[in-house]
Amino acid sequence: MHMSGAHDGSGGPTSEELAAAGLSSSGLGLSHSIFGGASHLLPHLSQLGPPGSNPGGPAGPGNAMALLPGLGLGALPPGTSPEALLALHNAQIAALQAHGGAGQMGLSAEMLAAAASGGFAMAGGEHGQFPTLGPDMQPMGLDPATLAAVAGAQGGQMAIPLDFLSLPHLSPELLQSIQAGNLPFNMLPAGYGMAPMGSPTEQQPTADPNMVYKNWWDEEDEKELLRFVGDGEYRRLKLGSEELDWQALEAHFRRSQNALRKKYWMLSKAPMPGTMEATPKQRAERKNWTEEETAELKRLVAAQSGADGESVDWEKLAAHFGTSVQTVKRKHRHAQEHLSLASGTPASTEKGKRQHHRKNVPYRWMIVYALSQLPGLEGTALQIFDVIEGYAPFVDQLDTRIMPGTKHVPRWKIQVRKVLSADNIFRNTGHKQKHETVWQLDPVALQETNAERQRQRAGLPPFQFPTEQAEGPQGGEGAAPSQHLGMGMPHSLGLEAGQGGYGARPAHNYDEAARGRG
DNA sequence: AACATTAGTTGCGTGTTAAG
DNA sequence: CTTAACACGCAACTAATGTT
Repeated sequence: MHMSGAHDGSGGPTSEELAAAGLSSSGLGLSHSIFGGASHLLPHLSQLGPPGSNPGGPAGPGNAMALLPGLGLGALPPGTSPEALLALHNAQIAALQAHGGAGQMGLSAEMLAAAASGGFAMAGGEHGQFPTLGPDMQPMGLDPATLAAVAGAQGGQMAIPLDFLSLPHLSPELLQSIQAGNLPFNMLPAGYGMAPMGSPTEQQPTADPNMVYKNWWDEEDEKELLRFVGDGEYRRLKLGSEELDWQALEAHFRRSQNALRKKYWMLSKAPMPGTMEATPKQRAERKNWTEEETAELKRLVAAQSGADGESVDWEKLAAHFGTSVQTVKRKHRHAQEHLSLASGTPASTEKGKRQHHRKNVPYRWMIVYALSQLPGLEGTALQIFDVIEGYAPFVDQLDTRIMPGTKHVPRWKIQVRKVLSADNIFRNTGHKQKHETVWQLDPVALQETNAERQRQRAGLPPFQFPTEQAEGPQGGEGAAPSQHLGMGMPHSLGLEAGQGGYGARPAHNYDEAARGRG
């Protein structure tokens, strides 16, 4: 695992390999480091390699080697270094991008390839047998296109045509949009990218859309509802009668009368339906409940409800505490729940100190893994949950306690959502799948963040991405310190949580080497 | 070594939106 | 009306890192 010598050995890429890659070795280092970082977090993952994998390199050369046949770049001698493998992977990327004319477009080629693959997660086998994107294997950090190509060539069924970008179903507009970095997810042809493994709808991607949106109103639905209620002529046209028949509407909208009436009521009281977004309510100042306030709240509620049954004057309480009625009610409920919880586990509540349930594997990493398993590096929170839950090494890392205020939502799911929105390596695509935001892993941001962090730690100047001039086979090799940082470093991603948790942080040889600290 | 600062992670509070 | 859940922002906490 130690990486004090990124070049320890086994010889870096040959001149030919680097030339083929068209990249400097510093560039290699970056790619290489994307996922190399957390290998120490998941030591068990190294066991997931194929039966014949080379156990020699903790950073995963064995697994990478297993992928080599798919590269189509010729057999490499055993013991080929990860750097050399990286060069080959990047050669593949370069080939893809050059072919697709998409050199500057960031994710798109990879996404398309991934989408075309219908899932590049697994190469050559069953789930659990050989995850090509395992956190302990560099290939996981490589471009999905490469992985997909590798997987396809190896397993047969997932080959990514290098000329995918010229496939007829991709319109010029679509390509242009993609190249601009805006992957129009909902424009992808049916069957591409949106039916990840475990998705309940995967077998019927073109199922009745009404079923999909049964509980979620879209603009069309809302407009139509308003029209039904307000326009007798329209009702006669559609339903055969001018009568406002909610039951008929019930069938039409596939929603209960109650829901329809309520929806209409809400729509009708909205300021300017259809023309302008309702101005969002200003968020109230966040209130931090002190213990005293919480105790007082409980006391007041107990006093009121004790005095005359159930008539708690919540409005009065809300005014008293300067919150909304809803908030004061919820706070009271939480306080009660906390009380009953605490009584069950007396040792768990110490001086009101917040308890931390730090995990060995940060949620960020789990999400990265999950998204890397989903077609196009994108998915909804629900899909991410599925992948995480389906991945055994993560399961016992999850904080499964139920989130207060919910009945059965575990905390880890809440945290995952928060990380998704807070971390800029996860991009909100702005699209929704059902009612869920579609999130996308941004490998570029990930890469930049990661590389920059490493450089900062090493006190090095900002990294310059290699340009076309960076083809000198030995140019960066041995000269640029960046490659020393980038290659095979187990400290990428900012996933520094120690293997044994924060209390048992393992020695970080890389850090020490990079900082020159002893 | 002690203290201060910074960065990353997790907990909490709350607005919003949906259905029951 | 209540309940449940999503989504997000901020606070709190911890460890790493920098400074004295």
